[in-house]
Amino acid sequence: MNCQSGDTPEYPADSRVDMNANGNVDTKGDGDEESETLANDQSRLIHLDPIPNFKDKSEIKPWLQKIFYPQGIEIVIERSDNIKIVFKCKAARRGKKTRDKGVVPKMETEQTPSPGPSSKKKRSVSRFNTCPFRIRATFSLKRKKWNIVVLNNNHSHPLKFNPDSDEYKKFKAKLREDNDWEAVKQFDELEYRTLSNLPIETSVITCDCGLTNEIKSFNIVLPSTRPLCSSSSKTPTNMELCEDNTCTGTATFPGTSGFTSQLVKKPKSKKTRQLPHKENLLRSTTTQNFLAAGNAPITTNSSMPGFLDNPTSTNLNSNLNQFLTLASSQNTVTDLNEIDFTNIFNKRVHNKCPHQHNHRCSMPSHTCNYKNPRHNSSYDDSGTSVKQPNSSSKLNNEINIDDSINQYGSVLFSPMPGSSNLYLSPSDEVLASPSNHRPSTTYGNSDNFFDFVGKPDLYLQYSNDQNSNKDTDSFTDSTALDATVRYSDVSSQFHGITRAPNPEDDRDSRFSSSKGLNEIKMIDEKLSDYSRQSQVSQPPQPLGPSHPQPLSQLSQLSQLSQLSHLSQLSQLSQISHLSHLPQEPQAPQAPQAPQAPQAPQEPQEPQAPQAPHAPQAPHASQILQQQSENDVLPTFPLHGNAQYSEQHVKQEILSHEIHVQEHDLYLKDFDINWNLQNQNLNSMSPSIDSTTVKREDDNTNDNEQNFWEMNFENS
Amino acid sequence: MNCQSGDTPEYPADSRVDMNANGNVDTKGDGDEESETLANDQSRLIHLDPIPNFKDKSEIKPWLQKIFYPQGIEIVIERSDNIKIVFKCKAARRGKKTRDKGVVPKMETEQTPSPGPSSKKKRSVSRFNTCPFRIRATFSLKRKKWNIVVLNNNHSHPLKFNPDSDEYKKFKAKLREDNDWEAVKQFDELEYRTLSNLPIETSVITCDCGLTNEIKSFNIVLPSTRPLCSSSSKTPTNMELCEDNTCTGTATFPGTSGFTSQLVKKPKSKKTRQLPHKENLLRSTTTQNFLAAGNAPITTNSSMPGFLDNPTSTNLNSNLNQFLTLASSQNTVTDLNEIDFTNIFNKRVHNKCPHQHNHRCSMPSHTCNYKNPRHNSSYDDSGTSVKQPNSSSKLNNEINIDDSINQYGSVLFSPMPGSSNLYLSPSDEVLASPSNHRPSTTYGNSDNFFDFVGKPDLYLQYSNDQNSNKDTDSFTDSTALDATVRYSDVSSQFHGITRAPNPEDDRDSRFSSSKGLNEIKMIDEKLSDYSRQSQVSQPPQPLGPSHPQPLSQLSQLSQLSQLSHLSQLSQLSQISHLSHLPQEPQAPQAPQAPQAPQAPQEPQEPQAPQAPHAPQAPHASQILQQQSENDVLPTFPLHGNAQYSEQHVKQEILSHEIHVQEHDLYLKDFDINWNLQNQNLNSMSPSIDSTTVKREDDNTNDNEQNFWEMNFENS
DNA sequence: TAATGGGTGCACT
DNA sequence: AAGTGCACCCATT
Ligand SMILES: [Zn+2]
Ligand SMILES: [Zn+2]
Repeated sequence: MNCQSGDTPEYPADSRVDMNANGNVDTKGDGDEESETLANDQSRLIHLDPIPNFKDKSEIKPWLQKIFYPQGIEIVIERSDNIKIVFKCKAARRGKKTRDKGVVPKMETEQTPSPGPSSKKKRSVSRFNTCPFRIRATFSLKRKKWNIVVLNNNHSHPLKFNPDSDEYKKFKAKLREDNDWEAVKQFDELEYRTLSNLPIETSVITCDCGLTNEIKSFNIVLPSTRPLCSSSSKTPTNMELCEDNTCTGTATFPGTSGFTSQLVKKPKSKKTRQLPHKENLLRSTTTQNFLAAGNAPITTNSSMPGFLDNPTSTNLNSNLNQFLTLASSQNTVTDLNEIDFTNIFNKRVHNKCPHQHNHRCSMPSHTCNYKNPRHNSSYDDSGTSVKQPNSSSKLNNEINIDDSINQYGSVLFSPMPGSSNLYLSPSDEVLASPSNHRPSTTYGNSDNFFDFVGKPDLYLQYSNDQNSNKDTDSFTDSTALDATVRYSDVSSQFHGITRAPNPEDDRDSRFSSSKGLNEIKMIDEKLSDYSRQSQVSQPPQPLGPSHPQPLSQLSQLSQLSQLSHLSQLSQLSQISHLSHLPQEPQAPQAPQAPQAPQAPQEPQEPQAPQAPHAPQAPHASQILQQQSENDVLPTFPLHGNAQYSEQHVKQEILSHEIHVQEHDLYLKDFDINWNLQNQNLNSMSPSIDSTTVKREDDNTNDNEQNFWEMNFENS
Repeated sequence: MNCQSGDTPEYPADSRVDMNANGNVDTKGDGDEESETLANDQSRLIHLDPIPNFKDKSEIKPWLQKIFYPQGIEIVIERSDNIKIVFKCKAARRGKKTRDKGVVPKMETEQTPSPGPSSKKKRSVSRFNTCPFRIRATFSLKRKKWNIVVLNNNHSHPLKFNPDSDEYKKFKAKLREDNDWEAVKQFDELEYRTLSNLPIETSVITCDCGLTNEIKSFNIVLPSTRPLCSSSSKTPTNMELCEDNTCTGTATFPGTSGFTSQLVKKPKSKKTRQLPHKENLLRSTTTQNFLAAGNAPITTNSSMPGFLDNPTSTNLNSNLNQFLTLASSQNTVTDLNEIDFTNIFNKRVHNKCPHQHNHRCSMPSHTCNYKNPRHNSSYDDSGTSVKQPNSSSKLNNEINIDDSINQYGSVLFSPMPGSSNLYLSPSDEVLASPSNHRPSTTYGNSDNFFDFVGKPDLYLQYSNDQNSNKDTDSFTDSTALDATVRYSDVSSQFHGITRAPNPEDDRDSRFSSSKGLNEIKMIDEKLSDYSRQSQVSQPPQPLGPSHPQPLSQLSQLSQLSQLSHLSQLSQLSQISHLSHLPQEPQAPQAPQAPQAPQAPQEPQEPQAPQAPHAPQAPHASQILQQQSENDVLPTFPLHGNAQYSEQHVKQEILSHEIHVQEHDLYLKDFDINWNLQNQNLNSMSPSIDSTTVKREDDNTNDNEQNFWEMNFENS
């Protein structure tokens, strides 16, 4: 049963139901319960399969974190016992915006539609965390196996990947403890891309090997065109089979950066960007949200069954970027129902799928990275295809925003194959999902966006850079890889930052890349498809409340450098040397992990990071060409032990804009650096603190240095 | 500052405020802030002092449990860290009545009076546990001492002492581990009295030694008559002083049994009781609540400042009954603001109070039972008397009942000295307290009452008794010591009871008491005051929805015995041999604690337990005379490992009434048995499983036997 | 800072 | 299945 729905249809005849009714239902396989599936998208149960044989209950959460962290979902345990674990989204930090009187933390008034017994009991105890998303892991005593089901694939909040969270650090540390270096590397790159505002694609993998039997409620609407998987009817009864049937799909991570390429502001002309006056910036951007910024978060909305199947089957043998490429090929789909996690952590990514099914798998990997990946799935997926009703794209423009009840506009995508990702700002409207507890997953102009979007480290790094005025407009066509980071209200004062400035610590502009194209061919090849898709299928611009006017690199950086020397902003330069904004004054002196100073692999020229460029999507090779010619690399903020409060920094640095040019060379440098850092990590010894490569020509900036320090000092 | 109120007055000019205004405010001492105190009973802060120097955070909860368990309050930790613990009432078991559709668990609709910022943030996260009662223990870094403050001395639920709760068992076990045998003995007697439906008085101790300095908000309304404490101005700066200044007061425990004597149904004539027909019983009692039953719980309502000071200062040197006597002398007050816990666990109870203050202390004991009772209180209580405003009694009849929002009628008492306790059924109305979160503490016809009131073991024990038809009406005048236990809806089927009947297990009627008056003089003396108060100040009858017609012992027991032999009620006889009604079929076979068969100290004649008598308050000596003449003791239910569901039993055994005659001989037997059981316990060895006294003439019933087994097998 | 107040992860029940 | 006990944490003043 791939696409059965557990509940009776409860929808009124809204457009979504109509869309389902009009959807092209794929009834191949056992498509015998499609009516229920289409009519009801509530209480959808997405069974994940294959599930590794967890030896301990504690193994489940890290396994799920591997899957959902790249999706921008930070899971926590809601409830657990020996035979069951229920996960949910981690609650947003409450103290910061609770202060705002306008942000009433969603009183339960809307949760009491009818006090009668028919009203479904609300789930969330907290009145702040109302996300209905749940993952339930239950241990089957019969099969002696854990089953994992996504209960409600909706979110009431934007999704964002926050590498600064403590939970993620613990997760990362556990990966190192478990010597799961593949995952560590992948997440390192994810962090790298995230902090560098590089695009992070959502993982949409087209293989559904071994999972179809487990799908109980799977109302994913898939067009019946272009089956994603080749027919190799392997039964996923063992791990070897599962590891072999690694079908290639676009690993599209719907993390925050996942929408960067679509959310970046794209001026029509590369020269139209102007440097606004400082006061203009302050005025124009103070009240803006960060939807249009580089790392705008993405939310999933599984109540909208319209999505695209991924027609691209690029085989990515690179473990480094295996889940980061081919992002927006035809669909930067963020609905988890569409996302197949199967091969995220597979070392080998093949382009073959053992199934005939014409759907997109939503199943996570069967722990190919796990040390004991025994697959005991006794199900046979023959004749169990996921129902794939097509959905009309007319609903994609409908986003329902209700901030009073903490609702966000839905991000919807065109379900048509070949169509580009349709991004809609939260100002648009969509029908609210009549799902169990919440309307459809949406996103909006939440301040939580700043947690990822307006990473202040980047700004601060720039602000202290004196050599940033070169090759300013050379990347004006790299829109798809651009990330616009805007700041506003820089006049706000820093408070709580007590570290004294360190003038001798002058490792500021150190970005350069002496590598040529001969070393970045692989990355170019991987990114070419992404860039091509960005060009072919132009994602619409976000319709957010405001679009930042990106600063030209020269004027912006001059302004920033000017600011960095202002006495009133002396704290900024202080912070720029620390690569962190400590939330607590004593935090920087006592980081959680001791930082062994290590040099990154690639020497960087002491230049300023790249200023914003014209945010238009160029071809990847073009970008690479430009990058290699310019040898200018943007900095990336430190993420390892950042203790600062993004909320603080947001208030401080608002009204400034930094248009960060993404650079493909990052990926190569990252890869080389990572491999060098981990050249003796693939041995099972997780402790290489004193054996990492220390380069003599270390002139990278603090952020990058700290990146490597933070990531490899403990591994 | 004894009686200062922290917040500004927020009351509208309701009757309660009027009552405060009309109250006879005791301004002796430092009565300088009485206006605020009277006008505002919200956010009252009752500082407990002296507080022992807890060596560990874990010592605080047991210390508070010692205080609040006898009050019928089971505290749990709501939140804690290294420097703070917040306690609250344990949530009521939700699974049993949550099923009932009518019992909507109090939607938050009434908690959102105004979404504006002025509305106080509601406290309880759970929608089931809405009791505003809080105790906050904070560690003062300055003073290096823990402070304990009662934040909101209101309860949204009835108070009941439940010796069957697991938490209490753990608490009891910890007392044994700590060799706190004084407390163990006291709680043993508390359990004994509770399970025997003996009156359990609330602990109203008249000493306020050392606590007045800590009282921040103390709007206790006390009449200025009869100061409870003699003037011995000891400063509680050390433990020895605190142990010495043990003032005697009436330890009036507002536990469930504490109100038994007031809540018992009292027919005007001892012969007017009739045995209703079975069908009549079914019809008449099905919809009745158990307010009129023996162990009707009591709730506190500190929003109603009217209460009485305790004029009796009987010195009770008996450690056994030191907190169980002199209960309803003039006030069976359940407001915790009136209760002085100082001497509850003091080994020596004196009748002297070191203070001149004309108030009732609300302070708990300074851990005189603790092993490290170092008292570092640096406060001097001179000139810091608790404000004692008098309140008029006109509001005592006002009980607000709103079952739709889980509100209970308030139990109010006459604040006038010499007046008896005024009990009002929940059908009456009282003004809802405009306190912070909840209306005033009330109680009502909650099914939780059955947890203590209608202990089914008693019924079942009786039902299997064949010799119960003797001395039926001999105790008709012992109303004050009677406890009426009613059951209804006996036609409901048992389900889940799978234990087979055991005809050989015929230890049924074994109640007798061969002790004469010569051995019960002390108990008689102790109880005489209680009975006298019951006679002098006749508590009004409960005005509940219905009053059970108590069955005569003969007819009732005959009916019960008849029922026990009915084939359709064969399960009853089965259960009657088990002394428990297992909620789960497998529960009886695996009790939590193994029961070593031990004989109680006092041999009991194999007679039926006492049937209901005329529930009129006799003098204690009269009752004792009758009891000694009849040598009939009522059974008491097993409490140790009762695994049955009271809700089930309630549904099963409803429409029957058992009027349980309290017997003072219990206390003596308890004492003797306890001393025998603990004769080698006072040594520091807490494990005497194989050394307890086993009597040859063991013919006690299962309940009593289990009582001793349960209490001493593990100690 | 110390004190206070509260959200929430998560396992126990 | 879910309420909740409890601690870890953060926030404000
Ligand atoms: Zn979520
Ligand atoms: Zn309470």
